[in-house]
Amino acid sequence: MARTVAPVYDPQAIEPKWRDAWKKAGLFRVVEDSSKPKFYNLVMFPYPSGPLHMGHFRNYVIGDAIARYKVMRGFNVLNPFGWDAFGLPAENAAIVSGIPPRVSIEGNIAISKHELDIMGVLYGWEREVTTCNADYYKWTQWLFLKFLEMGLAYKQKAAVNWCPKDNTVLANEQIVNGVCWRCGTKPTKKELEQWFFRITAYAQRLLDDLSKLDRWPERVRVMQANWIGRSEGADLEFAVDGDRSLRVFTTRPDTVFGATFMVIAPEHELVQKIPTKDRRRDVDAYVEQTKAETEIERLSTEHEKTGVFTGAYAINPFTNERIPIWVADYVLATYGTGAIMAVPAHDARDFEFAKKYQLPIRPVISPTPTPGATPLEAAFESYDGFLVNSGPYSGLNVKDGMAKIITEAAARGIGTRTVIYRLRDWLISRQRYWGVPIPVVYCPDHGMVPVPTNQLPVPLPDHVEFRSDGQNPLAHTPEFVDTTCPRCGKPARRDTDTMDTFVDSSWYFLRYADPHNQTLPFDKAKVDYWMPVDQYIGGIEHAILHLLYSRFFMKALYDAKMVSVDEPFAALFSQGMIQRNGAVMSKSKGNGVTPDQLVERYGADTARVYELFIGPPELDAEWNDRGVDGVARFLNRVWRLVVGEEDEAIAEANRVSAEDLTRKLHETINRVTRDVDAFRFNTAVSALMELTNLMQDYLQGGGRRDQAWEAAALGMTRMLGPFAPHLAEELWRRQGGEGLLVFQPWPELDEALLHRPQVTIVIQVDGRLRDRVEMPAGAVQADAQQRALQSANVQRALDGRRVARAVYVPDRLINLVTE
RNA sequence: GCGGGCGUAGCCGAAUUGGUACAGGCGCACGGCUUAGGACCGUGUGGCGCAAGCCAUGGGGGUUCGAGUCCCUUCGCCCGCACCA
Repeated sequence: MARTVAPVYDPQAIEPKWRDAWKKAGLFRVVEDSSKPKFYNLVMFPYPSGPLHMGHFRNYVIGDAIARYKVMRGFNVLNPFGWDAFGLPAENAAIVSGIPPRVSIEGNIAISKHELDIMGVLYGWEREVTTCNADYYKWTQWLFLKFLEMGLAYKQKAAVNWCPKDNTVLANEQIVNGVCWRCGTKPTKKELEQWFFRITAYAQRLLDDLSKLDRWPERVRVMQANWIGRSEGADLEFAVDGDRSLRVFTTRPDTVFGATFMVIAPEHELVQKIPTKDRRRDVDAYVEQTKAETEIERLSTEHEKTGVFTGAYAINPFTNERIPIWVADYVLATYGTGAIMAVPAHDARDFEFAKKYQLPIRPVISPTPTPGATPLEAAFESYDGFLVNSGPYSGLNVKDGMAKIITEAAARGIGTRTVIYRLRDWLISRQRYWGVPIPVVYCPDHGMVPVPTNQLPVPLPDHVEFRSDGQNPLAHTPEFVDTTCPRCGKPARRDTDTMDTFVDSSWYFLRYADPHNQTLPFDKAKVDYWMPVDQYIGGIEHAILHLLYSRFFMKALYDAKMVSVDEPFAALFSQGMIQRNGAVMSKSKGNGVTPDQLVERYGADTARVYELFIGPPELDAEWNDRGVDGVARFLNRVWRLVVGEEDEAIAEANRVSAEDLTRKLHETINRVTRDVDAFRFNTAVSALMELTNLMQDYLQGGGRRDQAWEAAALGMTRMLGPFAPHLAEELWRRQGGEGLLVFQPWPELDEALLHRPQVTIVIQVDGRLRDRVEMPAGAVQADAQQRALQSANVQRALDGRRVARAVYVPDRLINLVTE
């Protein structure tokens, strides 16, 4: 074997010095430079929760590898980092411990920074952004005022989701599976005056522009499209007893002749107005009963539909029939108009309800132009059919029927074509302390008055008294609340709500482009140079929330002419989670592996390479302690090969020619380059392992440390740069390299060297592998066929049969097909 | 229920996109080195078979000279969304 007298690979001895060298050299300290292509590399900034484990590190290692790779490829790389530092955990901890959030956050940031540092994960720290610092949230407030000015921020009383545990309201997006996304508590409904951002004004653009995001994961785009939830249909107006009317939204106006009853939500305004005397008591009781149901209970498909008749009737404007109006919990007040025309024959929910309460079911769509004779056993919901029992429209197909019915409704002034969205406006106010104060004041004379931008920031007091009753401490801090009206100077009160932390994270990537700007959130020219983010990396848990909000911000700022692109993230990568002992790594489960443990035992490079090698980066992976050993062996082997001096050829070893070694080097360059560009780090590492194995065979087979060997060693060193940067720097220096490897160019592929003079041709008979022969590359079919026929194996397989034809794939295989 | 994805050695996983199935790692076996080692180094390693060969990418069927890859069908698993009219 290759035995060496060189020093052993000792990561602890080499890693710190290279980290210092990178910092001294200003790696990732960048300015706008039009002479180089830019690359904006970004990992989602974290909430600083203290110690990090290797589950957290997967995206940081990937991000660092990409950033270093792009530097070697000659890009001007912006690679910043920061902290999403506002939010509930620090505040909740403060209530228990008494430690002010700012203090605990700063401590946590220091701890996290240390872990990033010892892993060799480096950023352009001079652009660090911390959302809870006044020099950042001043501009969050500024942008709020901008939105207010643009009509994109408004205050409204609404029935909102209230989390009783967190004592605050939640946005619709923050109700996950019917419970609070943060603490899992069932939210209740509250009528409150709240601030909203008008994200619905951008619903169509947010939907349309998903098609531009061709470098986003398909599933994220699908999730966003579902969330926006566009539905096309029509609004139709039904006359109701007593001079009233009831507006409904339907996606199936073509089925209006089959509308045999109406349903309104328990919260619908008509519920108070239309019930007949004899029904009033039942209706009131029913409404009370539905109030007691939680949102999840009511929204569950398992939930059996209930409802009561109001005693009132509507007129179907197409059939002129009087149809009963019911109140039922399966109709939601918050979608469409809060009322529906029920067409039980063609809607499964209406069908179920009609069956239960014995309401008429009238088929008006049929798979054939003539009505079916037998009663329906289930709703026929297909669009593939013809109108029947539909007066003048009978016989038309669904598409034509729909168009004509809408036209008639419009002509009669009782309906219009409509598009609605499931997306709601973004509720941004939170009744909590640790967030950005909403910069408005309330004056007895002038009402709500925005704080002038030259008076920003509205500072968040560092010291407040936390209350055991869960009320917002800001509301009980007179120094904060009591102020003067910016317009008249008389005493006024500040708004004591703070902003959802997703507001902070909706624009931090813009601040990185110009982090120290004292006069604006950012300079347009600088943002125009860097944006969009070329590669965004982060967890799938933000598929809707953060990514949708940021897209909305970008479009709003585009409309405000503050930026020149309207999509923030050109490419998105969502890494899988790391599990250990069958569960996602987490502090609470106690199954985490920390950087400190790994760095101490193996060094940062082994930890980094293992994280990349563990599996396809987009999939969840199981942490295997023995797998780490395997990577450590690999890096040790590289070290011995490159740094070692004496080698013993092994008598029985396979000989590897210099040409083979050189070809393998270039094959590896080809593969690793392709793999890194495609985020296939696991196979990139495999390719480097293969090259290492062949380099070892070369020496063991009697090869010298000649030119071919040195080229392979240097190529290996450069390619290790993004993955095992400390080791790579050390090897680079020990091979006589000048300067820092991190600034060296990525190795260049020489396509000509990929060419093999000899190739193995696979010989098949009737598609079955029978033999293989070595031939010169580029052989013509006749030669290959002749060689194939000379094979004894082939003759045995043919067994006297005649070859009818042959399929030849040059340099790969020949398939002899018998009759 | 709807939408998206996945199923390959004992385990994690490769496969140039229709052309040698299983690269690389783990594990395992044997050997070397060692006072010793669960350290380190090397060799081997899909199953059956003495061999020729046969079988093998969840199951079944199809297209093709040729299928892990394409089509149909079926089973299982994961992830979204879920009474959105």
